[in-house]
Amino acid sequence: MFEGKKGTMNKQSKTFTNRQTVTAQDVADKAGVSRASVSRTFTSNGSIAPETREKVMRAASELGYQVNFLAQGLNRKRSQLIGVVVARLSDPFRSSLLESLLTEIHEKGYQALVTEVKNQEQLEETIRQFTQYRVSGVVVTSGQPPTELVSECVQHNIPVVGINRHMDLPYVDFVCSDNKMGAELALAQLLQSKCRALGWLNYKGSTWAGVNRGKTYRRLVESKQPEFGLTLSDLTAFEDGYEGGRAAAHDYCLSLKTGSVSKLDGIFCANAQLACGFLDGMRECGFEAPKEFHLIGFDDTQITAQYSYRLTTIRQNTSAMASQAIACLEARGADANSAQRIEMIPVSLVCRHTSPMND
Amino acid sequence: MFEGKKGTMNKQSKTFTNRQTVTAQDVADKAGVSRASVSRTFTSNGSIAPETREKVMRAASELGYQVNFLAQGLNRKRSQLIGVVVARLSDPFRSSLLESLLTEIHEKGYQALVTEVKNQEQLEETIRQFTQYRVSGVVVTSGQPPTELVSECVQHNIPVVGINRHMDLPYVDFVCSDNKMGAELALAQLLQSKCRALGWLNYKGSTWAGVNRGKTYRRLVESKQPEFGLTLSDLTAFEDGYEGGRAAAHDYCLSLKTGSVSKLDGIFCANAQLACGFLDGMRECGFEAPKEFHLIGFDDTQITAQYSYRLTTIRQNTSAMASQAIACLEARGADANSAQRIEMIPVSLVCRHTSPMND
DNA sequence: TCATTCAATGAACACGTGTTCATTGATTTG
DNA sequence: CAAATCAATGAACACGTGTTCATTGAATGA
Repeated sequence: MFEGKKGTMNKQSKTFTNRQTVTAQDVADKAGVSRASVSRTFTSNGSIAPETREKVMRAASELGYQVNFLAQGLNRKRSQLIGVVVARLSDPFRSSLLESLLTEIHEKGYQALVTEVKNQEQLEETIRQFTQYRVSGVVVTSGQPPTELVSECVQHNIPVVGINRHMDLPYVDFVCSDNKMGAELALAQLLQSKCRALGWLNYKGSTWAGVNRGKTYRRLVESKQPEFGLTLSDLTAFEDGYEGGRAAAHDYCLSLKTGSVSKLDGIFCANAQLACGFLDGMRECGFEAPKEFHLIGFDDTQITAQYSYRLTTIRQNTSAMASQAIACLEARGADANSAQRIEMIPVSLVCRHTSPMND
Repeated sequence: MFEGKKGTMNKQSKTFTNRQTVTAQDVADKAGVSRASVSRTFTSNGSIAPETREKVMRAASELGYQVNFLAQGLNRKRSQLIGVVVARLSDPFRSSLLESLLTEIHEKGYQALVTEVKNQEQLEETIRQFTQYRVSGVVVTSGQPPTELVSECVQHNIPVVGINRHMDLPYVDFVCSDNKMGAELALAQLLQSKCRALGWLNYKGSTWAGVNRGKTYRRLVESKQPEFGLTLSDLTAFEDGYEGGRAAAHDYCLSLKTGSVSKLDGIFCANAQLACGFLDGMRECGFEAPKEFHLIGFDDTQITAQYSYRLTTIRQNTSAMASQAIACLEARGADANSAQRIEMIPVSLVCRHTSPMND
């Protein structure tokens, strides 16, 4: 009797002083079972009688019990967090990719630890902090992580996947839009529109994806050269994004006037931002697409669909990329030694005004 | 001798089997001090002799020791995580705000737990998961968290701050762009341009911020009405974002033709996406700004600066908003009972082509 | 010289969970 | 009916850290 009362007192005083933390032990007490049974109820790991589970569930919901993820992660040596490295969210494609990643991550029951990196050393610090939170995986959408750091992750048994970004390390998986397919779609469209004097526009300090797209496109054009008599000129932007594309257009028009380059009739851009800038820059110089040249961009962001641009683009399937990326992480989490996966995600051509559909 | 060898064996076998986890105890062993001293070295909490600290630091760096944040958080009952609720990152303003938040969060030594919410129940689940990770604070940039959920956070001693979003709950702080100042700047600009027939464009199911901007603007216009003889008409978009604005323009032009409305000469939009859409919609109908009407938007996103739009806008200072938001969280984390803070962040007018600067 | 103060240190506890291991009781098999 | 299997359960340990508390030794004051 006395002990019972004392217990009650303790219980009450406890619920008063730190009401914020109701632990599995409290649930166990209330349900009249052991704490282990509570744990089993929520992890569905061991075996447990249905009626016991029922009792526990009722007690838990009455007390408002929630599992402490920190304790859970500490015990399991792994949290339900996934680290995501992003950069330059001002690029609509980047934020769109992030959006797809967040959706996928939550759907699979994880939480996203998002970091924006501006330079190399930040990236190192970031990944190190990811490991300190014992993340279940790391998605790199930007930046080039140093080799030793990534292998440190591998040693810690943390899966790493790169999106549109090749890291040639064993055990590091890789999800990428099919740039070859993109090049084929773009070239087919331009050829069908009778374009022969082709141009490729990219930022000078472009990402791996941009460089790869350029290489792939050039290779393809050269293979078709004999058949169609093509030329391919490089247009270089010295700044990234919209303003870079616009300036490149100005440069190009100037060169046209001085006659140092010949006129191009089909231009392919490494990304949508560059393409929109280029389109506007050409307008400022009095050239309009598709009348005077055809223009195709990469990334199908919202802005490309807008009336003032209506850009023909190669559309990347961000949700497919996101879902493949998380699938890679889970697969490698299950078997760290599985073969390196390289997932090519199909792209599609979206025909709009700057290079319209031919009949 | 035998024991020593056995100890070494254990050590080695340990470093081999789970090399991934080097704990504070390992550092302590190597440095010849107690584990408590290692903890003190890294928390700078208790007092410790400089030479001891030095020894520990050396051992730690040689072993590559890193604090386990999960264990740390479990012990401190609080992690270094900050939960961020976002939505619709396809809106450039949202992603820009998120970017500023990420920067600020990392600068202050936290990590960001980012969740995108699509509906109300997701929001509930999300915030619940935040509490399970014992976050140091929650930033809500979207959605309207249910009252009881927020007060649950407050009970758990988790600070909550809303950005551009009022939750009239005690202990919940609030950072907001100064909509009154925005209204004043916009109206002054339009008045100076001799606009008298004013319009206000907003999405029908707008956010709190949009509604508030509308109310504030209307109040201001009404107060100036006697002096200038103003009229203010509501234009309603039935869809959000760019397409909503565009459709609203079409509707408006149609009404103009049928004569059911009179012509407006100065239009103010609740956000930049709507404004760009409206501008394009008017173009399609043959009306151009600023020749036939003046147009001002809210949010100064990258797209508004582009050549095809050059939209005059009210610029929100996202980095100031972010830094104030985190400051609120820290202040309330230190003193949970402090008075509710309401931080108004000044905005500024960016004059561009759709309502140019007057001389 | 002795009493006092104080910085520095290590042992021990707490944080809240997952999981192993032995035990128990019921059910099935021969 | 006896033996064997098996699901269900609770006690105990482990995860890696921060922090309190007592102890120690040196430095300071009278």
